[in-house]
Amino acid sequence: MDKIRIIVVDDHPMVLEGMRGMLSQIGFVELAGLAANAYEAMTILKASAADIVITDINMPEISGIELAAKIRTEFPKVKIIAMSTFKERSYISQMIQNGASGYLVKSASREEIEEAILSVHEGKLYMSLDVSLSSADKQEMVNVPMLSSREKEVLLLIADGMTNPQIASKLFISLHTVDSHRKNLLTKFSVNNTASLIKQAAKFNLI
Amino acid sequence: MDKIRIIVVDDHPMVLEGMRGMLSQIGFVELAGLAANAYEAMTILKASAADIVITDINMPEISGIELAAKIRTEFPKVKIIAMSTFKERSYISQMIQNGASGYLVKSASREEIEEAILSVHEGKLYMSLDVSLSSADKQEMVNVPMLSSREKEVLLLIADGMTNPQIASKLFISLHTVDSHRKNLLTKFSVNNTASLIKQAAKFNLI
DNA sequence: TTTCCCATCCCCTGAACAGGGGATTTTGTT
DNA sequence: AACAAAATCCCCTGTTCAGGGGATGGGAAA
Repeated sequence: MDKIRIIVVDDHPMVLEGMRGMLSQIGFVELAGLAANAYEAMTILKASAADIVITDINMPEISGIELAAKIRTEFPKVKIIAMSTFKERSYISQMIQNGASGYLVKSASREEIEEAILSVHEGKLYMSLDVSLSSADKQEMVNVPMLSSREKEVLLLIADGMTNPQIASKLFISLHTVDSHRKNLLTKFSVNNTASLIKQAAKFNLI
Repeated sequence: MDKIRIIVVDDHPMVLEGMRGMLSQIGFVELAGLAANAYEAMTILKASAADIVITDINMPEISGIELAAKIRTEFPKVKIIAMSTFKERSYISQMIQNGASGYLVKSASREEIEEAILSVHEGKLYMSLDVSLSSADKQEMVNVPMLSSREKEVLLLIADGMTNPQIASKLFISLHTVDSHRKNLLTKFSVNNTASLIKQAAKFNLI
């Protein structure tokens, strides 16, 4: 079997160095290049073939989301694995919409990175199942309320500073309806006012 | 000159591997050990001498803050460098209170890590000056309003869901005074209501 | 068909908030 | 002493919010 050629993109030297070290321990992987930003990544891709690009989601100037879109356009055969911290996982759906085939949290072990690479190389979708979550992070996952799509929509608009009448006007619904959603949000988050609601929503990375 | 013996503590394998790679490139550094948590770190410290411990601030079970306090108590000669992401920098003052002599952001280059190690080893305080901030992070630093201590206090209480009368009662001041602080907060954050205020405060990691 | 969830809509009420106006006192610095 | 910032306090007003109560209709799943 040919080795899987991989490019890693991250603006943190420490992460690049760590990935270099980890990938060097995987026998079926050949490191095609390390890139500190999207420009370098595209340059490496043009100069030498790669099978998989592992890229951070949040980067200065051109984000991982934009990079994924570019790669999908110019190198449709190249597979993409997105990487982020647990706190930043809410962007993963955008990465997938822009062509990513896998997702890894930065706390992933070498074994999980291996598994992700193999799965994605075989054409499967790989989603990180991180077992090293801190108890605080675990608690967060348990406590995040399930919101309907309308509730999410109203939550975002409240967080943007819009009043009930403004939201009603924007969504072409009654003021009473907005108020109902707002009350449901307060109940679901178990809070008594908007301040607490927004604080919790921010804590859960919903806004 | 003797080599500086260093232990690195972080629950992310990728970061540990990255630090191993970077430290191996620094001639005056000897890696005394890698630890995935505070327990391992203390075990390594007891088994072999180290000059500096570089530890992540946020870790499961026993945080970097607690670890720093333990190290200061049991190994007062060992210097501590705290590490965090840019978003988590608000905890650095606690690390320093618990004995840390230096602070590095995780986006630091190998050169800056070198400099931090040398400074701290010479007994100086080292604070990371990260030049690779994303433009979004830079904008955040520029836009964070200067709050008085009372304003900060009131902000936290508002974010906790307390009403003006409740805050007034808690702080032994007039309802009008609380309202004044609240209005000043709205002005300083350039927002029109509490929802926006809390969202911004969360964005700036003030709550 | 029944049940459940979601979206929509309404009522009443008092508390809370935000926009505007103003003031005095205290504290810290030069 | 002079000055500026912070803390404290007050007024008026209308809007908004939150707590409580209720309803109907549509769509999906069992």
